[in-house]
Amino acid sequence: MQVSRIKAPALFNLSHSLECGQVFRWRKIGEFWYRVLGTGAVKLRQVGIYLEFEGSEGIDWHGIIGHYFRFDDDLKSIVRTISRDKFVSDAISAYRGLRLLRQDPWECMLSYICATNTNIPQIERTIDNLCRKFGRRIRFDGKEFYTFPRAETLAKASISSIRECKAGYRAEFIKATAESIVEDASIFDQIRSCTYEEAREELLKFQQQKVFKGIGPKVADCVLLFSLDKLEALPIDVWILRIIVREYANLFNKEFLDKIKTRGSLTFKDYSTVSKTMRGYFGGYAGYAQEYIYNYARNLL
DNA sequence: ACATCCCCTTAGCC
DNA sequence: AGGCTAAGGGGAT
Repeated sequence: MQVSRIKAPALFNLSHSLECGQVFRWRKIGEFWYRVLGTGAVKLRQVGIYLEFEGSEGIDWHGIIGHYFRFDDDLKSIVRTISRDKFVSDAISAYRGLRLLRQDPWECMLSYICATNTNIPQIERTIDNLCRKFGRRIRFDGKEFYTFPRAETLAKASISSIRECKAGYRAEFIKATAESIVEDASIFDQIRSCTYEEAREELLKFQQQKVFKGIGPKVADCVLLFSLDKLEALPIDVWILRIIVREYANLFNKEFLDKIKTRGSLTFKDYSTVSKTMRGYFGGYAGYAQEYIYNYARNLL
């Protein structure tokens, strides 16, 4: 094992990218960030314009890291197109260099199924329990890590054993989703090649057929944005909704605004309306705008 | 102590 | 068809 380094693009901030709530399971130990990526573990830190890293043997970390951190995104140009007002511009300045990640779709999907109707510490605990119980242990840099469980493993697991990971009623959604993925592992490649609208339909169509249980509009948007290259996807959770109502009220008519304000959450149809409006406003990189705003709002408001 | 509310939503019922 | 409500668990109040 030896230290390598990769030149990061001009606009890149490792901590902002890992701490913005889009991904789970990164561990900061000392100056380094650690995580299992695929079948191996890696540690990295940012030093000036370089990203220093060491990883498990026999893996092309150079390629994986550039791909994972979306170094192929022209962030400078993206930021320019989404800077539509002072609020988002301030958010972008506050989190300069925040990049979306290109996560593994299976892990991303399962993680966000675990993330419904709960809080972040709880989500992390459940995912960690699943990995410890159903993943493979890896030793790296004198520390223990676990791989994310394979779909085959969770498809075979009993609902009660998944429930023991503190997954609650989500246990049956996890098993059902795992079974669907085992049945058709090419589904993610198919979805990736679709347009955003087609891809979203595809994920939610499965929902109607009771295949991908636990995936509604919000989780679908998370999976599309964080793992399937649909950068116009704009996941709307309670926080984003609060910010939209507060900072972007002028984009909606009064009756609609009053309706969603009093309810505090969105119906399926209202979600689509808000989502479409915000996508129209921010454009094809609306997902990047969402991530900056989300972070800004959670930490500063 | 103890109850109650809150939390990065969705499925299922009516 | 669209709106309401329950769902698990832990921490804060």
